[in-house]
Amino acid sequence: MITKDTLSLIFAALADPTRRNILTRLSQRAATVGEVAELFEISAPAISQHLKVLERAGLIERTTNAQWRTLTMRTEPLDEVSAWVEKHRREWNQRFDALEEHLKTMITKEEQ
Amino acid sequence: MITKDTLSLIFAALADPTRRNILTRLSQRAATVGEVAELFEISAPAISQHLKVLERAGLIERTTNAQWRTLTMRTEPLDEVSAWVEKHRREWNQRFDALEEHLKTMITKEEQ
DNA sequence: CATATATTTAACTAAACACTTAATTAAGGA
DNA sequence: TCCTTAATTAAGTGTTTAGTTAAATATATG
Repeated sequence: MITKDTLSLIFAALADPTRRNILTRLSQRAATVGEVAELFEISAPAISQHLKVLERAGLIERTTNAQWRTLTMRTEPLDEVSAWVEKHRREWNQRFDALEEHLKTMITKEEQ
Repeated sequence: MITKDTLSLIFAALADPTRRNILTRLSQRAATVGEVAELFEISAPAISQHLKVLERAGLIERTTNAQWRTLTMRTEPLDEVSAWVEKHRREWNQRFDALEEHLKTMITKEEQ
């Protein structure tokens, strides 16, 4: 299997509404697989596969307690998303800064 | 075709490294399809398809000038991503706030 | 030990995705 | 008008994804 880069794994994990809903539930408090599964109409194996995707992206952690798995949300991947988004938003906005700078220079020249 | 929700379209668009690279290029300044395509080894139709995905997610805008298409980045979808991410990070962190509050209450009670 | 509960693994399917090459559309210039 | 350039559409292919049901694993409990 071709290994994907972290950011692609994170964005892909977040691209599915069911997985985003799982995270929304887990952002309130940690829960077991069963507690999370109750919220959805899909089968248990389907949930299990979604959890695997979230885990691979680092968005959740699974710990074993008897026959239960406790799911805990992790925020580091969200930090990576924020960093990427903010970097690009910033780059794009510098365009305006450059234009503004240019206009200022022109005005200064006109004044001379 | 089943219409996907906006956030899913945005995250899915960002899940591909080629598309993220296209946005990185466009975050510097607007460019034509050809200028963007130069950066990649894949075929022109492949680029065209990636652009369609980015456009559907609202991440770029295409305007026609003669036989050229000028691609301009749009930041609104990035705002939506930030909003989702921050909301969930905040929810998760309130957990600590609640714990902190609980500990404070306990200390106060002990003091009494 | 037998059974019930919680969850995962295996095997399969349909749809979506990321490419490709070939054909098409549209505009500009000799 | 013919040719070139820029880009898209069409059609096809292999891979990935999101779901399914059935079987397996692991633990607690009567």
